[in-house]
Amino acid sequence: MFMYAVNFNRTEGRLIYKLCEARKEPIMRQKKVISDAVIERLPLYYRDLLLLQDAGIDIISSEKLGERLGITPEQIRKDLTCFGAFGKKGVGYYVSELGQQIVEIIGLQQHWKVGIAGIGHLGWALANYKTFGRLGFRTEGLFDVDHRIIGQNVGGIVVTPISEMEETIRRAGIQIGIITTPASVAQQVADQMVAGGIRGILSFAPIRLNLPPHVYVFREDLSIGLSRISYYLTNKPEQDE
Amino acid sequence: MFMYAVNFNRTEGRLIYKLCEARKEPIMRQKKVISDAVIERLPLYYRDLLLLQDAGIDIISSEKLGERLGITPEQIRKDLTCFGAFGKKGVGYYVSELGQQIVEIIGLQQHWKVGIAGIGHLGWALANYKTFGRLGFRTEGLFDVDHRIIGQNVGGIVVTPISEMEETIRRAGIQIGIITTPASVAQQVADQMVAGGIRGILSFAPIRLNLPPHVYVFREDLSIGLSRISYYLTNKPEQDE
DNA sequence: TAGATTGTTAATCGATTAACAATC
DNA sequence: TAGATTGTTAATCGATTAACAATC
Repeated sequence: MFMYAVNFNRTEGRLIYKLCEARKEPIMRQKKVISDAVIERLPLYYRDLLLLQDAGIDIISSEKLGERLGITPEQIRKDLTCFGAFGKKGVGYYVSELGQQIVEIIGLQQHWKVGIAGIGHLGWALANYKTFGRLGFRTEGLFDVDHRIIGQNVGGIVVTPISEMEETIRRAGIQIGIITTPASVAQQVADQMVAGGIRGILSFAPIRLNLPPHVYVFREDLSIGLSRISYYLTNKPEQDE
Repeated sequence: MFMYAVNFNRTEGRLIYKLCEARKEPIMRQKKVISDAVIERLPLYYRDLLLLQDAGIDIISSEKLGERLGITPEQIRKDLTCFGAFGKKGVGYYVSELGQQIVEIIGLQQHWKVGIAGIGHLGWALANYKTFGRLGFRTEGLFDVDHRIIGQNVGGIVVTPISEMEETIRRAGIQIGIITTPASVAQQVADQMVAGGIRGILSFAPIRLNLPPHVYVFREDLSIGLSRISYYLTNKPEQDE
């Protein structure tokens, strides 16, 4: 029987990973926390598997996959075994099978309905972002306060007044919210999203959102990347390195 | 005398941090690697310090700053001591002084010149992104292949044909490149940027760029955030938690 | 069978947390 | 001085790397 330590993920909350042993015991729900580092690598694996599939490649080893992605093969194998044993010893991983497994781990087999609040250029860009669609995210609501934007058709969706957002989210069953509004209104917008029933939010506003614990918030901070580059260029290694 | 272990940062390369002791020894260049985790938190501290400054607050403790940011005070103090001792025991940190210190650590006292390749909505959004300007990043070049976009004025900059990018980068002394092109041309665009003299690239293309080791590349992957949310919503904790 | 590659356990490395002496 | 808060060292925790037995 497997046993996993009960851990707590400080930053992002707790998860439950269900482990049902093959032998016929009553189904056990064992708590197992997968680290964020692992979760963030899964989409990378998945995207590359899609590319491999397009290229007609059926089998890939952790060695080769790691080479393509700049990740060590050990890391890949370790990550995957958090969720099961998907490979074949001496052979490698079946590309389409592994892809399907990752889809189910991440939960992409369902098509998530996404609403975007704040249809400036960033919101506009995200509404048309191809990779989202490829991963199964469907934009089903666009919201803004600006009457010059309201009513416009963006990628097949008409922009709705943000005053109607809560109602629209509820009616359309939108599950994930993206916030691309100014920071000053982000909290208010997030509150309305939650009121409409949303439980997962991706926010581009550079501000900490205060939301009930059952809502999962992930902040995407575009200025960190540039700051990092500034740091590395400023503190670059010496020539003789 | 301080001594630091010589470490190597696997993922991002090595850095040199200069430690010059107060006592009059020949200036030592001691290798010290600051982890990415620390570097990513610095801009958060800095941005909040700016807000505090705007609010007329002169002094802040690690305790209070941590509360505002959702980071433990110990973490903040530890991060800062990677670079020096900026606080006053029994008092806290002087907001503007600490801000200035962080500016110098990140290297934001200079105004970095930024060029953006691929002026779709994302590139457009970034070209007008206020936070970049506030941190001292100046957009000085916009490049695209589409003749419907070339010649347009975006936030005061005229979009230039990408065929002229290398020359423009060199002439204008652009130091940082942002890539918001389709993945299929990202490598080519990156190569041209490097040929023009750029040594730091922020790429939004979901592809691994192959560049000489002296170029620092940071990939911003917008679809990871949504995938994480999908994972957490799929594997959410049970009700009774 | 021999070679290849996984899955898993153990070792290492690094980052965060805790504790507390120093000192404003 | 007493209270507060930093800077630093030690303890803990967690993630990555290494090694290798299992097995295709």
